[in-house]
Amino acid sequence: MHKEHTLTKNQQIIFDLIDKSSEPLKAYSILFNVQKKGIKAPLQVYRALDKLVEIGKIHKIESRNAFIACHNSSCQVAKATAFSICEICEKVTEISSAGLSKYLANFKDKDGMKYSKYNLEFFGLCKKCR
Amino acid sequence: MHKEHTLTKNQQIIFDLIDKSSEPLKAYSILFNVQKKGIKAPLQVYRALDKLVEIGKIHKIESRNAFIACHNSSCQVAKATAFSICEICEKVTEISSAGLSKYLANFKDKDGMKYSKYNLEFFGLCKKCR
DNA sequence: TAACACTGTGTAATAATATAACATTAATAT
DNA sequence: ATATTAATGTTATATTATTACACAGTGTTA
Repeated sequence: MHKEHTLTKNQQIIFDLIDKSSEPLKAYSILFNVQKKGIKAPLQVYRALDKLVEIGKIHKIESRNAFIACHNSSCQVAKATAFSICEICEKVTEISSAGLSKYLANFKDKDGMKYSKYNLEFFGLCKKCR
Repeated sequence: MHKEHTLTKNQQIIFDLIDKSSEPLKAYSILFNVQKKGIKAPLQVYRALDKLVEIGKIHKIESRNAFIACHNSSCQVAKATAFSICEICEKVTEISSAGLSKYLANFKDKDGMKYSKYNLEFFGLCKKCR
């Protein structure tokens, strides 16, 4: 469950845009879309994105340099994320699997190290594209 | 096991550099380092990197925009990768765990979809930095 | 051998992604 | 109220990656 954060004006504008979107949005596409609301510079966008990622409202899809709203209400740790990505239509879906997150959170490497933060991106073809 | 590929001159120069490195290398750092060998332009580097990734000789660390040689000789699928990344010293280690790769290769999402390609990046502190 | 496809190269220009530096303002805490 | 922290606005710049075009090598095949 997300801790409640009161978003600032810029954060809210940018979160709303990402949240409404059916696909991950890139920073400069966001910038273009919010210029009419007074957000003029890349840095304003990146600062809001950084904060939104930090508080777990959005996630960055690293392989795509794009941002998606978190729709995983059972997400305990904002930084333990898993996605599936369609290599044709680029549809991205956040995976919420208790089994998967449990497995990864408990995974130990050769040195016995555990990691509470991770990012997993699966690639394949979605239903429609198969 | 990697299929054998005869690397071209540029690919070999760039692979050697990455392979010798103890840390992931960024494209423009590679460019700087191979300029004395006649590779002058970013595109020459990116083309070699693309090919090396494609044939599984190197992997891209997506969260860092950096490239590391594959040291996972049991790697069946070049595109099923897992790494641990130290958030302090930025040390990156490729994880070779039969259990993990089996678990992920067999993972099914809600729609019953399986994914043979994935990229997993774990974040935490390495032994030295704890 | 010529025609073709395929892969790689070289070069210049530019696009796309992200941060540094600095001045200012708003919000929060004691 | 004032010190502190977080957010903003703005300009400039750094970093990462691709487009476009000309050409060279290799192998196939017709």
